[in-house]
Amino acid sequence: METPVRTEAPASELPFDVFARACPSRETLEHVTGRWGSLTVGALREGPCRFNELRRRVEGVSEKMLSQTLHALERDGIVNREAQPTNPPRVDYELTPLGREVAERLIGLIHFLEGSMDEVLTARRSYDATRGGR
Amino acid sequence: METPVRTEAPASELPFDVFARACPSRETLEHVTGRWGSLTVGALREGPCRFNELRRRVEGVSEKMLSQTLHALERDGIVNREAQPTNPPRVDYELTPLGREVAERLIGLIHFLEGSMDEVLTARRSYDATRGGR
DNA sequence: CAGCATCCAGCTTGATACTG
DNA sequence: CAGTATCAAGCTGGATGCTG
Repeated sequence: METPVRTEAPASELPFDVFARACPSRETLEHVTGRWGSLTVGALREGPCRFNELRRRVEGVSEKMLSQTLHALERDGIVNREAQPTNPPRVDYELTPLGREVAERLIGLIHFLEGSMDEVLTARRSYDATRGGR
Repeated sequence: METPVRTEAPASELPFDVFARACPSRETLEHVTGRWGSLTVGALREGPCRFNELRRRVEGVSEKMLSQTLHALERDGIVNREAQPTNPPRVDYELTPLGREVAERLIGLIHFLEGSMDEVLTARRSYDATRGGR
């Protein structure tokens, strides 16, 4: 059998391949890029942040979703949770070194998209015009 | 001029801010980073691809979801669809120049995560041990 | 403040069947 | 091959109420 295309290995020789169904890296990618994951990581990139301030930074996120998102990110070692036993309680979330690297890459994508929105919006209009609003 | 915190603007002076609830850039970010969006863009980075081959590259995606994902990406100007009126029909999908830039940033994140999975898995074990499997 | 538990509407997703 | 249409099921996520 011949393999016509793709001479070079796609994901190098790493044991983890996000394109494979059962690879755990896919879960982590989803945590990081998920609806609230990417925004949470992006928001934390600006510095440590308390729970409710984080909620304000990420507009539209509910308590439940933020909590869930933070747990997943903490479990994956992207975010560090630091609780102080004061009263009222104060909990700070911050990126781990790993998280910071993820955040840099993510924010690069985010800023690129923000800067490309004119192009995107133009493409949308064009698409919608062709398809007649379908 | 001295600003105590956050001297540099977070998202510069662009009119689009993904952290804002109603910003269209958030939609595009979701299309690109969504469950199937990121994998589809990542798969197309390897070159133009037909529908069913794409399905094979992105393990686990259903016909419907791939179709839906491709439509959203096409509408946003990330993916280009090229249909040939042959029989049987042949349709090739490829990244637009915009899509290629997105793909580069996305693949950077993906490869970084794939290469960090040992660290992630270790963090998970540690987290689960602390929380007693909760 | 910083969350967790519960309820439930509705959107997302996957199977299945069908079309050009 | 390259999809679209339809339907059931399940997960997502918001609202609410409660705890420490």
